[in-house]
Amino acid sequence: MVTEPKRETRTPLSRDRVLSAAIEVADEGGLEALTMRGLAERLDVEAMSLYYHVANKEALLDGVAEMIVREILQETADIDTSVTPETWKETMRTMILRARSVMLRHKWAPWVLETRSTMNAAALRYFHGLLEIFQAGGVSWDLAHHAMHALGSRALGFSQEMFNPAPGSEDEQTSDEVFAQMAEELPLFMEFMSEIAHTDDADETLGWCDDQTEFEFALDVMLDGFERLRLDG
Amino acid sequence: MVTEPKRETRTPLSRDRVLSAAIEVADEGGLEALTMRGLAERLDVEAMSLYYHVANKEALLDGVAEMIVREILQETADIDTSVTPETWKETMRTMILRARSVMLRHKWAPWVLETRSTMNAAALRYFHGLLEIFQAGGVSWDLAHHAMHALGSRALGFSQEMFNPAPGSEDEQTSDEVFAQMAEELPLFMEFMSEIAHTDDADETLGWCDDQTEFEFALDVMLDGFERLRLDG
DNA sequence: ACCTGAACACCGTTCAAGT
DNA sequence: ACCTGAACACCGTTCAAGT
Repeated sequence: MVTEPKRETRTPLSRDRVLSAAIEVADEGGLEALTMRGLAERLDVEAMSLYYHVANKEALLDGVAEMIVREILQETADIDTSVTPETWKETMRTMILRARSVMLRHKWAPWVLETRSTMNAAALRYFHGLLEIFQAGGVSWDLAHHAMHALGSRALGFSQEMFNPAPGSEDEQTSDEVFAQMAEELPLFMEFMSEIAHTDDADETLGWCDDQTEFEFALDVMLDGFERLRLDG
Repeated sequence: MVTEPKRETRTPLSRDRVLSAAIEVADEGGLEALTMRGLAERLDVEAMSLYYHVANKEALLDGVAEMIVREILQETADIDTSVTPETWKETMRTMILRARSVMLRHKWAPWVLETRSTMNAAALRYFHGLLEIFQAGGVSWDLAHHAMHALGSRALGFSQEMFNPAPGSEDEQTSDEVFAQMAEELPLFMEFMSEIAHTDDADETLGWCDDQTEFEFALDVMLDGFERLRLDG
């Protein structure tokens, strides 16, 4: 009866348990909640124990990034990448929109992926899937190469827009003072604003506010552009 | 002869001096060098003095962001925004590439701009300039609206690409272990890599590695796409 | 009005030590 | 092999106090 009651709850740590817990912490509290100390507490362990399974925080984030891309791989596993020149565009479209659905579950993930400096195995496999689509679709290597660059983070299902209110905050994208000056000095914005005033405040936005419609618009402009270049080349 | 020798060097602090110094610090040492304490030291002042001119670090970054956009405004001031449907595309292209030249001078700036949650007055003026071009070019408000979203950060001269080696680091975009596994499992990458192996290691890359050619490619795909939609609509 | 000193709460991390 | 305690260096920031 010495250490009985303590031992029961402690499943031993492992790299995977650490990474999964990290994702949970970020999902619940955002990225700023993901600290070594906080993560340790959630795992009911001292902060220093984490360093046995993960070299440091950067390595932790590398692992988390890879886990997220693995989730994308699962989400897109059923997509048939053996396409034709007639169907490649549509297939790539659904591929990327599936990736996006994962990002919508982890709104902090774009930032983590963006700050990784080295490509992980999962990402490599995902991009390989995109390459298969390009190739079977009759897109030249050269064009596929430029296209990959052009898509950038959009290939993984997210994109950056400027000046997005922090998630949860009530801030508008433009502060009120700035807005006041605008009316007098910048007339075009008044017209633009009545247009831009989507009535879609309630729709789901990803990390840095790109809603589904705008994401698809941009994606389609790119894919259509690539298709035209394919036909021209 | 009491405090004579000390006083001479101390120009009094001001919000502008703080912001300018912050930009210098970031230019020289990168964003992680920009700490309140470090910034204070550069200004030959105690860290707490900064708080008199700037509410907190977030406000400091807000100010820095606005200064950067002001630099873009200067850089693009001479561009005539009264265009025609025939010339709007080319004018917007040079506008955005000018903005990019500012980003190339401040490689940390994309991150700062991206993390701002509220639009500042300078950015508003810059976007107003873009709107003028759209309007004079015969682009509908609706299309201009979508286009602005689609351009996203690209409108300000930068874009995100995935997995870029940290500036200064010798890292490849793919780690060696990952690379090894690749050859066997992911054959398409071998072909792709011989294509992707630009011989342009020496060219200038922005923040998260988008070199000039790729940036222009993506920009042109978008602008061409907008122009087509303008003609169709 | 402008700047400072001391202190606080919070990071990531090292290192020697426990089991 | 796995976890911990104490300590270090470094953040941003508050608050009362100096000139």
